[in-house]
Amino acid sequence: MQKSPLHPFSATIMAWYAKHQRELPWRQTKDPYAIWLSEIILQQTRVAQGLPYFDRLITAFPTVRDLAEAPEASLLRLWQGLGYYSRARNLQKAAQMVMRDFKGSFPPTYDEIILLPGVGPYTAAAIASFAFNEAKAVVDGNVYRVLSRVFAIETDIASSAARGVFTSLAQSLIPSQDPATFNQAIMEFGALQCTPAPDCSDCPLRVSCEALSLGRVAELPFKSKKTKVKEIEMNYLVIEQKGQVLVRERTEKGIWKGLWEFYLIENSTEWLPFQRRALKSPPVHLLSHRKIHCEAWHVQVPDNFTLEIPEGYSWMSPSDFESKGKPVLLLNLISDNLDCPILQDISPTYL
DNA sequence: AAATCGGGGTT
DNA sequence: AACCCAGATTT
Repeated sequence: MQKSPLHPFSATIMAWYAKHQRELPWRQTKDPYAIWLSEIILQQTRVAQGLPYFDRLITAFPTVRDLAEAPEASLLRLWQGLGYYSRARNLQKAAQMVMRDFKGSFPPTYDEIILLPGVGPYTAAAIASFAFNEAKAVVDGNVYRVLSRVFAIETDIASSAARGVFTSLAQSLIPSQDPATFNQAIMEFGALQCTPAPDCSDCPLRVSCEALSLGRVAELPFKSKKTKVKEIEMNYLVIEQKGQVLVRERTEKGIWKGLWEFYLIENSTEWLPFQRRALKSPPVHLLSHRKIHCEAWHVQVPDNFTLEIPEGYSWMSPSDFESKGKPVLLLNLISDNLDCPILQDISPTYL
């Protein structure tokens, strides 16, 4: 098989990477399980935010078997605060698939890896190249930015055609002899040098970058659609009786599936016939597509009263509730009201 | 093709 | 306030 010559772009970024790469724990290993775990954590998540979660999860679940056999609740508790919780649920489904369908050994090819739930074209290429040296080019936000600028590509990265355009280009640039380093290099280059608002004065590609010579660095990559934010209201009642609190798991589709919460009233006012005390409202909670206004009250139900438990809810001790994964909104509600004894009992011991 | 799914850092 | 982050899945 004939070797194709190394493209100048590839040579430049790989030389740059040799000098500027960060030391990250998932770069110290060839274990596909550890690499996979890191890639799922890093989906739409900055390295700095994901790092402590990687340490925590690889310690709690050192092997794919440990992850497959863990209670889902404990996984979601460890994932608490990281967001996109379907990643955690798919992570465990995939671990169980590796145990069952691949007899416990991680599948070694892109075509098999992409069959795992939660693994799409980016993550499959990352694992296949990093762990198994398969020459599949990764295309993530960094790659869109670097390639659109260096080669002055005006394709709308929000369009469905964009992935194909950039994947073809990246695949033509990746060297078959060291695909892993190329993939690491182009992403690290996008993260550290070719940033959204870059300093091009010390860029090793400044003489060949087409966007720079065209004066279009700030305009690339081009992205059309912007997300619209919907404002919603969430009212929580911390209903307490005999030292327990009324809670439920969010099982319906939508945000925070698999996480736990207090008695929720959305966009309406219905009241229990008991004395209630207003709690301090947590700050307005901003998600990428939601703006959540929250108010909360503490309700003390007399011991001798038998409360009709609403569908889906149950009584739980504060320590059991502490062990469940909760949205950051609720963590803020709890930490802002530590003068309320039962909330103090629920207050997490870490994070 | 467009919407959905979190939370946090940068500018 | 807008944009982005080692994107994937559902509608």
